[in-house]
Amino acid sequence: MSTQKRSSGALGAVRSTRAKRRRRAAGTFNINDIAEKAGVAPATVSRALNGYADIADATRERILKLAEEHNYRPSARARQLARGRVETVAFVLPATTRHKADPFLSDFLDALASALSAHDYDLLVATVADGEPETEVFRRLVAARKCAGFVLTNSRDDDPRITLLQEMKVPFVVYGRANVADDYAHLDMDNAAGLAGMVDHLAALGHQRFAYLDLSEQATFARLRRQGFDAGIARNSVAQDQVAYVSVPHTSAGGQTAVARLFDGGDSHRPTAVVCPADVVAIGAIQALSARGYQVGRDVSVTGYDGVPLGAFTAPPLTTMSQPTAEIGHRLIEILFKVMNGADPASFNAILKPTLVRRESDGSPTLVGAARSHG
Amino acid sequence: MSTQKRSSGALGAVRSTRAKRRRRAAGTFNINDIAEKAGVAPATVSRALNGYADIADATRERILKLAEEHNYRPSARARQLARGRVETVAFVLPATTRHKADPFLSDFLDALASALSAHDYDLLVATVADGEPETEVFRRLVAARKCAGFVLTNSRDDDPRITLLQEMKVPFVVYGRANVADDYAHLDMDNAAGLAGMVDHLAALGHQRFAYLDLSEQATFARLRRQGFDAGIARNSVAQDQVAYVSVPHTSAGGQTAVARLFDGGDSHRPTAVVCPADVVAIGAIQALSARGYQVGRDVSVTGYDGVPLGAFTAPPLTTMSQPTAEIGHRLIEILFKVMNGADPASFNAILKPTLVRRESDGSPTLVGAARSHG
DNA sequence: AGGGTTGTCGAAACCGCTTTCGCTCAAAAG
DNA sequence: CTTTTGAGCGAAAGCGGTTTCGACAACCCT
Repeated sequence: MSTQKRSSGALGAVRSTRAKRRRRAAGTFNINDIAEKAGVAPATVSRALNGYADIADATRERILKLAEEHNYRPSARARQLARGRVETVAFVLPATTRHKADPFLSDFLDALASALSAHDYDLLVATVADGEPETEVFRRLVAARKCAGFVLTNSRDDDPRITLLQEMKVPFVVYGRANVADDYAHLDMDNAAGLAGMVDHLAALGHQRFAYLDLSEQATFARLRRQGFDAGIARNSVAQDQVAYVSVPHTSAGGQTAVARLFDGGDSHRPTAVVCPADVVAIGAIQALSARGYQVGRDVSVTGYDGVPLGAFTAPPLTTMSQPTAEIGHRLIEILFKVMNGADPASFNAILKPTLVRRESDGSPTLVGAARSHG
Repeated sequence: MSTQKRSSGALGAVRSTRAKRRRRAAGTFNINDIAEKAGVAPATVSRALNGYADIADATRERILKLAEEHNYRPSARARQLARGRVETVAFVLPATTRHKADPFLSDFLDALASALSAHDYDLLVATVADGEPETEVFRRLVAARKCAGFVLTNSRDDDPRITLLQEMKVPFVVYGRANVADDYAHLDMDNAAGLAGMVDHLAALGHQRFAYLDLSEQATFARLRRQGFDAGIARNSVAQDQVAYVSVPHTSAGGQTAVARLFDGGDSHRPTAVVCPADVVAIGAIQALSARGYQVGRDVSVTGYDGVPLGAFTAPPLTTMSQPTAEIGHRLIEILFKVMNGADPASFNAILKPTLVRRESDGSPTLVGAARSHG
């Protein structure tokens, strides 16, 4: 790390009047080339390309045509340096969901990138290196001025990323909420309302005995979904001793083991409705119930949350709450731009309602299910 | 688009000896600030930070300490501009798989980003705007010098992206292959071997009547998987009239409709093994078969390809071929760097073997299945 | 015709960094 | 005690743009 570079240094005086040009990117044109071809100064090219008014129409056309012909565009790096701006927004893949195969990521990133490109901004995707503290990535990106703002997802309680970014005074927008003071820009789905609505739906079908597969995860949405479930239980006057809680990891395996715990014991208090705060969990639950001979949707109802694409193709297809991924991405970027332009972050706190997608994994708790558990 | 910016211009002479400094980013330090604090020239700071040898150890330490204290890092934009390099690699979300919820994307991008950051490079993610030709995105990114290279996936036959990038002489690496001349750097899974291997496996279990759900898609992998299947059929001496082909879209719905076509007709030639070239398709097939009362894995075997996480939680869990997503991402980046450093792209053409993940959706074609179709 | 506008454009400074070249001075050599 | 040497550092010229300031010519008006 110490001996390298720099040629001997002793020579040099030899060919002192050497060709002064240093490296110049080979194939590509720069603003001077275009200026020369157009017979104007570089400044004029710049103004023409940037839509300034004080350029003769003829000149502008000539320059535009030339640029078009040579497929010339100003170097983003040089331009941003000169303007003192950074037209990039970063998204750091959340460390918490690593190797978790997020099925929404592709739509989400697509939405972010396309919303950004409408503003001529770019999307930078970064990760947290193994063993590195997550906040370090943000520090690095900010210090090297690689981005002008961030989009955060998977917010958790007391999220250190939020406090760090606030402290560094870097604009950001959060998908979701954390329990820290509500003074940052965010957009969230109404997780609580979603789950409460699901309980309403099931209660309306006649369910009285519920199980809730609580996510053993620090994420804020996990807490809110649980709260929503509880609220639904309360407002539908379901007796507290008729609801069982099982804590599970955010995986299909979690759904499977929860079912084992709930259904492999005595018959007495089996739930008729298994409410899952995530589709992946619900899919595991369905699988485990089917394996035990239950007909999901008739014997037992299972509901999910998220609206993953595969939920439509489980057996039976999963009833769930879906969220408009692409729209969320677009709205996040709109908010971020307002914040980057000086708007007060605290003024952005929209909450979107998820929508119930009813498929076939739920039904009235009659027939076999009821018979079985009452008997 | 024409009247804007530029103040009147007439004034100005008024305060001609004005403060010359223009905007300077507020909170952040630049190399001059550090140089000043260290009592050296900016050039020295630069050299110290970049590990040149001709800096006194004491000086270097002092500068490094100062940089650390102020969390200073050279501006990536300025540095790259000065060096005439672009330390960014771009990944354009494939337009063909839009809104397709690619479950591998998160792992894949994570791998790309982390492999890149080991080289101090960044990952830029872009999309194709609606109605815009896909190649235009590449043109834009290259012209604005936003990246030094590309990673491509979902290659298709006669892929226009490949010819364009070759023509523009921009480094890139492809995951997959296209049928154009083999003179570009790529890495692929051995799709053909994978499917042939799957047929071997099924034949060894005793299957004699197959159905293949051929992907109605231009992607090269679709063609190769089909070829592999055919090769497997041939080398296991399965009679050609014992295999049925159904063309399906790359979705679960495709698997469902294919099953309808295969199993809702007369009993005569129902397959005992339904070979799917993609897990999502297989999941649809399993669902449709279960709905018809077949017990998948016993009455009918269904196999997938890809190794999507949810395949482990279908009922029954799906037998499939899996590919090491993260490893692929890392290797692609290593290849890309070699190409960017001048290596001959044509010399990179590794083919990785997928591995069979046997779960429970396959079995010997005995019992009910055999009875049923023979009866 | 002369003075004030306007419309166009060029010169030059600057963004924040890298790198070449050459200077300086202390240590080594003669 | 000079001369050579080389280690250490600074000045300055870029990289490829943007933007301010002002110049200049053509036009307008009185």
